[in-house]
Amino acid sequence: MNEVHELVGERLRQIDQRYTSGRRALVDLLLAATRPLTLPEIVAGGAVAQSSAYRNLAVLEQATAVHRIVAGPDEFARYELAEDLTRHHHHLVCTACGDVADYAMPAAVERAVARALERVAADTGFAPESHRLDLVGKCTRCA
Amino acid sequence: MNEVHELVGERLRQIDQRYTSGRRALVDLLLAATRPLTLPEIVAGGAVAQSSAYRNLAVLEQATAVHRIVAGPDEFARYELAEDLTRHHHHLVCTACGDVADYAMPAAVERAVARALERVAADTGFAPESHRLDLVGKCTRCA
DNA sequence: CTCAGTGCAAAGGATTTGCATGCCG
DNA sequence: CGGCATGCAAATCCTTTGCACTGAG
Repeated sequence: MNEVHELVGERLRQIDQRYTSGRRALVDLLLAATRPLTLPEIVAGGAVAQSSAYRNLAVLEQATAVHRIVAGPDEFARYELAEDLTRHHHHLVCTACGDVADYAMPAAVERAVARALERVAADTGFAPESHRLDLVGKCTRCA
Repeated sequence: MNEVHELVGERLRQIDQRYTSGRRALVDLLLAATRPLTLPEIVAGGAVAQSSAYRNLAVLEQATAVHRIVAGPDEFARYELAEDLTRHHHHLVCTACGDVADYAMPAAVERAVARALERVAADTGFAPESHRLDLVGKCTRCA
Protein backbone atom coordinates (compact mmCIF):
# COMPACT_ATOMS: atom_id res chain seq x y z
CA MET A 1 0.00 0.00 0.00
CA ASN A 2 2.96 2.29 -0.45
CA GLU A 3 1.25 3.30 -3.63
CA VAL A 4 -1.51 4.95 -1.64
CA HIS A 5 1.01 7.09 0.19
CA GLU A 6 2.45 8.28 -3.07
CA LEU A 7 -0.97 9.19 -4.37
CA VAL A 8 -1.86 11.04 -1.20
CA GLY A 9 1.46 12.84 -1.23
CA GLU A 10 0.90 13.96 -4.75
CA ARG A 11 -2.58 15.25 -4.04
CA LEU A 12 -1.31 17.16 -1.05
CA ARG A 13 1.40 18.75 -3.15
CA GLN A 14 -1.21 19.86 -5.63
CA ILE A 15 -2.80 22.02 -2.95
CA ASP A 16 0.58 23.12 -1.57
CA GLN A 17 0.55 20.96 1.50
CA ARG A 18 3.24 18.71 2.92
CA TYR A 19 2.90 15.02 3.59
CA THR A 20 4.15 14.99 7.15
CA SER A 21 4.68 12.03 9.41
CA GLY A 22 1.51 12.84 11.32
CA ARG A 23 -0.54 12.88 8.15
CA ARG A 24 1.08 9.69 7.00
CA ALA A 25 0.16 8.09 10.32
CA LEU A 26 -3.45 9.16 9.85
CA VAL A 27 -3.56 7.63 6.40
CA ASP A 28 -2.02 4.43 7.74
CA LEU A 29 -4.68 4.26 10.40
CA LEU A 30 -7.50 4.67 7.88
CA LEU A 31 -5.80 2.25 5.55
CA ALA A 32 -5.74 -0.43 8.23
CA ALA A 33 -9.41 0.02 9.09
CA THR A 34 -12.10 -1.81 7.19
CA ARG A 35 -14.71 0.76 8.07
CA PRO A 36 -14.97 4.49 8.68
CA LEU A 37 -13.34 5.53 11.96
CA THR A 38 -14.72 8.06 14.38
CA LEU A 39 -12.51 10.89 15.49
CA PRO A 40 -12.01 9.50 19.02
CA GLU A 41 -10.99 6.20 17.47
CA ILE A 42 -8.48 8.02 15.33
CA VAL A 43 -7.10 10.00 18.24
CA ALA A 44 -6.93 6.83 20.33
CA GLY A 45 -4.73 5.44 17.59
CA GLY A 46 -2.06 7.67 19.08
CA ALA A 47 -1.01 9.26 15.82
CA VAL A 48 -1.57 12.92 16.63
CA ALA A 49 -3.33 15.23 19.06
CA GLN A 50 -7.03 15.86 18.69
CA SER A 51 -6.70 19.30 17.18
CA SER A 52 -4.09 18.09 14.72
CA ALA A 53 -6.32 15.20 13.81
CA TYR A 54 -9.13 17.58 12.92
CA ARG A 55 -6.79 19.92 11.10
CA ASN A 56 -5.00 17.25 9.12
CA LEU A 57 -8.13 15.37 8.24
CA ALA A 58 -9.56 18.63 6.95
CA VAL A 59 -6.48 19.14 4.81
CA LEU A 60 -6.62 15.58 3.57
CA GLU A 61 -10.26 16.06 2.74
CA GLN A 62 -9.47 19.13 0.66
CA ALA A 63 -6.90 17.06 -1.15
CA THR A 64 -9.67 14.50 -1.79
CA ALA A 65 -7.62 11.89 0.01
CA VAL A 66 -10.08 11.24 2.82
CA HIS A 67 -13.83 11.57 3.07
CA ARG A 68 -15.78 12.73 6.07
CA ILE A 69 -19.10 11.19 7.02
CA VAL A 70 -21.39 13.04 9.35
CA ALA A 71 -23.73 10.95 11.41
CA GLY A 72 -25.79 13.14 13.66
CA PRO A 73 -25.29 16.07 15.99
CA ASP A 74 -23.80 15.08 19.32
CA GLU A 75 -22.00 12.33 17.53
CA PHE A 76 -18.46 12.27 16.29
CA ALA A 77 -17.62 12.59 12.63
CA ARG A 78 -16.35 9.51 10.84
CA TYR A 79 -13.51 9.43 8.35
CA GLU A 80 -12.43 7.04 5.64
CA LEU A 81 -9.98 7.08 2.77
CA ALA A 82 -11.27 8.49 -0.50
CA GLU A 83 -12.93 5.82 -2.58
CA ASP A 84 -10.48 6.03 -5.45
CA LEU A 85 -7.68 5.18 -3.02
CA THR A 86 -9.46 2.08 -1.85
CA ARG A 87 -12.12 0.04 -3.50
CA HIS A 88 -15.47 1.59 -4.37
CA HIS A 89 -17.94 0.63 -1.65
CA HIS A 90 -20.97 1.73 0.29
CA HIS A 91 -22.17 1.67 3.87
CA LEU A 92 -24.54 -0.26 6.06
CA VAL A 93 -25.69 2.17 8.70
CA CYS A 94 -27.36 0.75 11.80
CA THR A 95 -30.15 2.92 13.16
CA ALA A 96 -29.92 1.26 16.56
CA CYS A 97 -26.26 1.32 17.52
CA GLY A 98 -25.05 3.85 14.95
CA ASP A 99 -22.37 1.52 13.68
CA VAL A 100 -21.22 1.82 10.08
CA ALA A 101 -19.88 -1.10 8.05
CA ASP A 102 -18.46 -1.22 4.55
CA TYR A 103 -20.25 -3.13 1.84
CA ALA A 104 -19.69 -3.61 -1.88
CA MET A 105 -22.79 -3.40 -4.05
CA PRO A 106 -23.54 -5.95 -6.72
CA ALA A 107 -22.03 -4.81 -10.00
CA ALA A 108 -25.44 -4.61 -11.66
CA VAL A 109 -26.56 -1.95 -9.21
CA GLU A 110 -23.38 0.01 -9.72
CA ARG A 111 -23.87 -0.04 -13.45
CA ALA A 112 -27.46 1.13 -13.10
CA VAL A 113 -26.39 3.97 -10.86
CA ALA A 114 -23.61 4.94 -13.22
CA ARG A 115 -26.10 5.18 -16.07
CA ALA A 116 -28.37 7.23 -13.84
CA LEU A 117 -25.53 9.67 -13.24
CA GLU A 118 -25.21 10.35 -16.94
CA ARG A 119 -28.91 10.80 -17.30
CA VAL A 120 -29.09 13.25 -14.44
CA ALA A 121 -26.36 15.29 -16.06
CA ALA A 122 -28.38 15.40 -19.27
CA ASP A 123 -31.68 16.13 -17.52
CA THR A 124 -30.74 18.79 -15.03
CA GLY A 125 -27.37 20.25 -15.91
CA PHE A 126 -26.06 19.01 -12.57
CA ALA A 127 -22.48 17.76 -12.95
CA PRO A 128 -22.15 14.57 -10.88
CA GLU A 129 -18.76 13.74 -9.40
CA SER A 130 -19.68 10.78 -7.26
CA HIS A 131 -22.57 9.13 -5.52
CA ARG A 132 -23.42 7.96 -2.05
CA LEU A 133 -25.55 4.87 -1.72
CA ASP A 134 -25.99 3.87 1.88
CA LEU A 135 -28.33 1.28 3.33
CA VAL A 136 -30.01 2.21 6.57
CA GLY A 137 -31.39 -0.45 8.86
CA LYS A 138 -30.51 -2.76 11.72
CA CYS A 139 -27.23 -4.62 11.95
CA THR A 140 -27.02 -8.28 12.89
CA ARG A 141 -26.49 -7.58 16.57
CA CYS A 142 -29.32 -5.04 16.87
CA ALA A 143 -31.93 -6.71 14.66
CA MET B 1 -52.35 18.16 1.20
CA ASN B 2 -54.65 17.95 4.17
CA GLU B 3 -54.09 14.25 3.90
CA VAL B 4 -50.48 14.73 4.98
CA HIS B 5 -51.60 16.51 8.11
CA GLU B 6 -53.85 13.63 9.01
CA LEU B 7 -51.05 11.14 8.52
CA VAL B 8 -48.66 13.18 10.59
CA GLY B 9 -51.24 13.63 13.31
CA GLU B 10 -51.81 9.93 13.45
CA ARG B 11 -48.12 9.13 13.71
CA LEU B 12 -47.72 11.64 16.48
CA ARG B 13 -50.60 10.09 18.36
CA GLN B 14 -48.93 6.73 18.09
CA ILE B 15 -46.02 8.02 20.13
CA ASP B 16 -48.30 9.96 22.49
CA GLN B 17 -47.61 13.38 21.10
CA ARG B 18 -50.00 16.13 20.12
CA TYR B 19 -50.26 17.75 16.75
CA THR B 20 -50.05 21.36 17.86
CA SER B 21 -50.32 24.47 15.74
CA GLY B 22 -46.58 24.97 15.88
CA ARG B 23 -45.92 21.48 14.62
CA ARG B 24 -48.54 21.90 11.94
CA ALA B 25 -46.79 25.09 10.85
CA LEU B 26 -43.49 23.25 10.61
CA VAL B 27 -45.03 20.56 8.46
CA ASP B 28 -46.63 23.22 6.25
CA LEU B 29 -43.27 24.84 5.80
CA LEU B 30 -41.60 21.61 4.78
CA LEU B 31 -44.55 20.75 2.61
CA ALA B 32 -44.20 24.00 0.70
CA ALA B 33 -40.49 23.54 0.12
CA THR B 34 -39.20 21.55 -2.82
CA ARG B 35 -35.94 20.79 -1.09
CA PRO B 36 -34.62 20.13 2.42
CA LEU B 37 -34.63 23.26 4.56
CA THR B 38 -31.90 24.29 6.96
CA LEU B 39 -32.84 25.09 10.50
CA PRO B 40 -32.28 28.85 10.10
CA GLU B 41 -34.54 28.77 7.06
CA ILE B 42 -37.19 27.04 9.11
CA VAL B 43 -36.87 29.47 11.98
CA ALA B 44 -36.95 32.37 9.52
CA GLY B 45 -40.28 30.99 8.37
CA GLY B 46 -41.57 32.45 11.60
CA ALA B 47 -43.41 29.35 12.74
CA VAL B 48 -41.78 28.79 16.10
CA ALA B 49 -38.76 29.74 18.19
CA GLN B 50 -35.42 28.11 17.49
CA SER B 51 -35.51 25.80 20.48
CA SER B 52 -39.05 24.72 19.70
CA ALA B 53 -38.05 24.12 16.11
CA TYR B 54 -35.31 21.74 17.23
CA ARG B 55 -37.58 20.10 19.76
CA ASN B 56 -40.54 19.65 17.47
CA LEU B 57 -38.49 18.48 14.56
CA ALA B 58 -36.94 15.91 16.86
CA VAL B 59 -40.40 14.77 17.89
CA LEU B 60 -41.55 14.67 14.27
CA GLU B 61 -38.48 12.67 13.41
CA GLN B 62 -39.29 10.12 16.09
CA ALA B 63 -42.74 9.88 14.60
CA THR B 64 -41.07 9.24 11.24
CA ALA B 65 -42.82 12.27 9.83
CA VAL B 66 -39.69 14.25 9.04
CA HIS B 67 -36.15 13.26 8.22
CA ARG B 68 -32.99 15.05 9.29
CA ILE B 69 -30.01 15.39 7.01
CA VAL B 70 -26.66 16.26 8.50
CA ALA B 71 -24.26 18.08 6.25
CA GLY B 72 -21.06 18.98 8.03
CA PRO B 73 -19.91 20.54 11.27
CA ASP B 74 -20.32 24.30 11.34
CA GLU B 75 -23.31 23.81 9.13
CA PHE B 76 -26.94 23.65 10.08
CA ALA B 77 -28.94 20.47 9.89
CA ARG B 78 -31.47 20.16 7.09
CA TYR B 79 -34.95 18.76 7.40
CA GLU B 80 -37.48 17.36 4.97
CA LEU B 81 -40.75 15.48 5.20
CA ALA B 82 -40.48 11.71 5.43
CA GLU B 83 -40.37 10.13 2.03
CA ASP B 84 -43.60 8.21 2.42
CA LEU B 85 -45.41 11.51 2.99
CA THR B 86 -44.08 12.95 -0.20
CA ARG B 87 -42.74 11.23 -3.23
CA HIS B 88 -39.69 9.01 -3.01
CA HIS B 89 -36.72 11.04 -4.15
CA HIS B 90 -33.01 11.61 -3.75
CA HIS B 91 -30.67 14.57 -3.52
CA LEU B 92 -28.27 16.48 -5.70
CA VAL B 93 -25.65 17.83 -3.34
CA CYS B 94 -23.43 20.63 -4.64
CA THR B 95 -19.86 20.43 -3.38
CA ALA B 96 -19.28 24.09 -4.17
CA CYS B 97 -22.20 25.97 -2.62
CA GLY B 98 -23.52 23.20 -0.37
CA ASP B 99 -27.00 23.50 -1.84
CA VAL B 100 -29.24 20.45 -1.85
CA ALA B 101 -31.92 19.84 -4.48
CA ASP B 102 -34.49 17.09 -4.80
CA TYR B 103 -34.37 14.66 -7.68
CA ALA B 104 -36.33 11.56 -8.63
CA MET B 105 -34.29 8.64 -9.92
CA PRO B 106 -35.26 6.73 -13.01
CA ALA B 107 -37.48 3.83 -12.06
CA ALA B 108 -34.97 1.31 -13.38
CA VAL B 109 -32.38 2.47 -10.87
CA GLU B 110 -34.88 2.29 -8.06
CA ARG B 111 -35.77 -1.26 -8.96
CA ALA B 112 -32.11 -2.24 -9.10
CA VAL B 113 -31.51 -0.74 -5.70
CA ALA B 114 -34.58 -2.44 -4.27
CA ARG B 115 -33.28 -5.79 -5.48
CA ALA B 116 -29.90 -4.97 -4.00
CA LEU B 117 -31.54 -4.37 -0.64
CA GLU B 118 -32.95 -7.87 -0.60
CA ARG B 119 -29.67 -9.35 -1.61
CA VAL B 120 -27.79 -7.51 1.10
CA ALA B 121 -30.23 -8.86 3.64
CA ALA B 122 -29.55 -12.37 2.42
CA ASP B 123 -25.79 -11.89 2.22
CA THR B 124 -24.99 -10.14 5.46
CA GLY B 125 -27.92 -10.49 7.84
CA PHE B 126 -28.28 -6.71 7.82
CA ALA B 127 -31.95 -5.70 7.90
CA PRO B 128 -32.41 -2.76 5.50
CA GLU B 129 -35.12 -0.26 6.28
CA SER B 130 -34.38 2.35 3.65
CA HIS B 131 -31.64 3.64 1.43
CA ARG B 132 -29.96 6.94 0.71
CA LEU B 133 -28.80 7.56 -2.82
CA ASP B 134 -27.39 11.02 -3.23
CA LEU B 135 -25.48 12.46 -6.15
CA VAL B 136 -22.56 14.67 -5.26
CA GLY B 137 -21.21 17.19 -7.74
CA LYS B 138 -21.57 20.74 -8.98
CA CYS B 139 -24.91 22.42 -9.47
CA THR B 140 -25.74 24.44 -12.57
CA ARG B 141 -24.68 27.73 -11.04
CA CYS B 142 -21.39 26.45 -9.66
CA ALA B 143 -20.33 24.20 -12.52
C1' DC C 1 -56.92 22.02 37.13
C1' DT C 2 -53.28 19.42 34.95
C1' DC C 3 -49.91 18.55 31.87
C1' DA C 4 -47.71 19.00 27.55
C1' DG C 5 -45.86 22.58 24.49
C1' DT C 6 -43.55 27.14 24.08
C1' DG C 7 -40.03 30.82 24.35
C1' DC C 8 -36.07 32.68 26.47
C1' DA C 9 -31.69 32.30 28.10
C1' DA C 10 -28.01 29.53 29.71
C1' DA C 11 -25.49 25.10 29.27
C1' DG C 12 -23.42 21.33 26.58
C1' DG C 13 -20.31 19.20 23.44
C1' DA C 14 -18.01 18.47 19.07
C1' DT C 15 -15.06 21.18 16.39
C1' DT C 16 -12.05 25.16 15.54
C1' DT C 17 -8.57 28.55 16.48
C1' DG C 18 -4.59 31.39 18.89
C1' DC C 19 -0.24 31.01 20.30
C1' DA C 20 4.33 29.25 21.47
C1' DT C 21 7.38 25.57 20.12
C1' DG C 22 9.76 22.24 17.12
C1' DC C 23 10.94 20.43 12.77
C1' DC C 24 11.32 20.03 7.68
C1' DG C 25 13.14 22.16 3.71
C1' DC D 1 17.14 30.65 8.83
C1' DG D 2 11.93 30.81 7.37
C1' DG D 3 7.72 28.88 7.49
C1' DC D 4 4.54 25.36 8.24
C1' DA D 5 2.85 21.64 11.25
C1' DT D 6 2.06 20.40 16.10
C1' DG D 7 0.02 20.44 20.92
C1' DC D 8 -2.23 22.61 24.40
C1' DA D 9 -5.86 25.25 25.94
C1' DA D 10 -9.28 28.58 25.22
C1' DA D 11 -12.96 30.08 22.10
C1' DT D 12 -16.76 29.08 18.72
C1' DC D 13 -21.01 27.60 17.16
C1' DC D 14 -24.80 24.42 16.47
C1' DT D 15 -27.72 22.12 19.38
C1' DT D 16 -29.79 20.88 23.75
C1' DT D 17 -31.72 21.76 28.25
C1' DG D 18 -33.77 24.25 32.57
C1' DC D 19 -37.32 26.99 33.88
C1' DA D 20 -41.45 29.66 34.13
C1' DC D 21 -45.52 30.56 31.34
C1' DT D 22 -49.46 29.65 28.36
C1' DG D 23 -53.01 27.00 26.26
C1' DA D 24 -55.58 22.78 25.23
C1' DG D 25 -58.45 19.04 27.24
